[in-house]
Amino acid sequence: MNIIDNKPVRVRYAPSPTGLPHVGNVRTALFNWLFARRFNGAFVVRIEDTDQNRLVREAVDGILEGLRWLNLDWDEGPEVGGTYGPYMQSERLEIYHEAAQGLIGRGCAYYCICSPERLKELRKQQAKEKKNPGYDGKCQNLSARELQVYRDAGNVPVVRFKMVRDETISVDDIVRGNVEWKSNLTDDFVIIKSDGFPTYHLANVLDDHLMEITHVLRAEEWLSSTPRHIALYGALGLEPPQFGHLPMILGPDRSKLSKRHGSTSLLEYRGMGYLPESMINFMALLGWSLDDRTEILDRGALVESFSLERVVKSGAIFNIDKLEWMNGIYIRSLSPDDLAARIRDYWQLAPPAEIPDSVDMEYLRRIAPLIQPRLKTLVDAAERTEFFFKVGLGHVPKDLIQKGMDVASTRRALEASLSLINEMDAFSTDALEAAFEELRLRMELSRRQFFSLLRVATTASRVSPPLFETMEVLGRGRCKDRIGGAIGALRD
RNA sequence: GCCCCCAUCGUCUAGUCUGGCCCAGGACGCCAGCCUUUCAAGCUGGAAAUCAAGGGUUCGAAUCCCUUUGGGGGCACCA
Repeated sequence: MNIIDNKPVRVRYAPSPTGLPHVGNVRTALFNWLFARRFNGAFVVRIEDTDQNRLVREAVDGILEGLRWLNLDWDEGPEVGGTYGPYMQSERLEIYHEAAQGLIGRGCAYYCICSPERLKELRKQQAKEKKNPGYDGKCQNLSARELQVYRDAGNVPVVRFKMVRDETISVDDIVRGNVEWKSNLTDDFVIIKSDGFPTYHLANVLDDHLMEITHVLRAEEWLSSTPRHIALYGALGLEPPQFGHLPMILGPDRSKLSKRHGSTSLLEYRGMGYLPESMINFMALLGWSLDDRTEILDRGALVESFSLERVVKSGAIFNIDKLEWMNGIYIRSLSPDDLAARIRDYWQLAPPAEIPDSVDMEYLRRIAPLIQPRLKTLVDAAERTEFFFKVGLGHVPKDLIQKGMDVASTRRALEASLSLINEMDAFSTDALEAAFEELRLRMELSRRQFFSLLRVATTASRVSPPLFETMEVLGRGRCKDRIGGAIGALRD
């Protein structure tokens, strides 16, 4: 095991199961994973399901599905277990309660019976007086009797952490350097809610310690709650982990990436035909770079070269154009067989209307190299290959007849092509090219005229992969049928 | 309002710690050309940043210091 600061690296991805995994969260997961793999550490997944109101049942499945899709394997967490479990915070309630009791016992926390109404009123008042919003500490002096009355009425008090006073709290952030806060600016925050669940602050701090997390790498939005966490570690008598606050991913308007900016869920990108390889590479470059020129880094290269020192401080706009370009690069780097498999899997996930339900894999494998340089996403595969699978092409005479040609000359060319195909020996790209070039010369047609005609006749489209390669893959039978069909279309 | 963070081409970034090799490099996108039977891909070239602004320090500053401005994040019994 690689050792940093004499401790084996342990990092965690701690999502809250409130919906589909968001690309911002996933980028955080990626950096944690990269850091763990780079230093032979452990990557832990912990589900922070402490908010019963926002909890979405299927969310955990989506989160894990996203990680699996990207092939970000976790060493401990849901499904795989581990020695620091359970990894669902809802199953760790006693731990939080015990810690809260300890804090209360030592005078570092107290019960609070203030109603939501009073809290709301308090904030309103503070806003009016232009004072900092925050709890005023009223229940610090709550008597045992008052508490008992409150409880006897069937209420459950919350527990608040008694924030330290008159101190400067500082953190030496791995990416931001030294950051300081005056402790008095932070109020006495809730650590146990009235439903018995802990708030993020308590659960997160406790679990990071209990799970021996060495580096907390999270988004910058958490920076301002860090003094609370440091104070909690202090009151609990625990050594805080190292913090690294990662730059955020922004929408085009530079605000936090959110739904109104378009697709924000990782799985949506799978649906849009992006490869996991491109997502990883692209997300890694959102806030991190290797040097002044390297753009394409596969997971192996990333693991080898990732470092927190090279994480930038400023937020990054999610630039889908670059992702699309990169996806094209990765698509082209696939072996034809692999590409065919990806396309098939994608079609299974999102069946396109224009493609038959089951396609012959052998055929698709031969088609794959023809469309490979033409794909930006897997979505494009359907329209690019549609004509390979169609049975009746439905030729449009107007598309068949090329500039400078008429119905008669077009028919002559097609009929000559048909007999040529019948007579040919090998039906290969080279043979086709040689034979058709010879025929073209004999018929005194330009390349553009003759080959465009043939293209439309065999594919029913003005746009296709290279003609003779396409014809070879289509095969003699299909080519004959289609040219025959084109001749028929001219008759009507 | 208060606290904190950030600031290099439209975007992602290199360079900032350890001033000079930077009148700022790469990539995406954009434009043009080449290749070409179509569309792509590929190749070549181009436009694009007074290094947020102002003031210092210095022989010399994107890089060090100060001020200002702009942007973002946070201020819940949400995470």
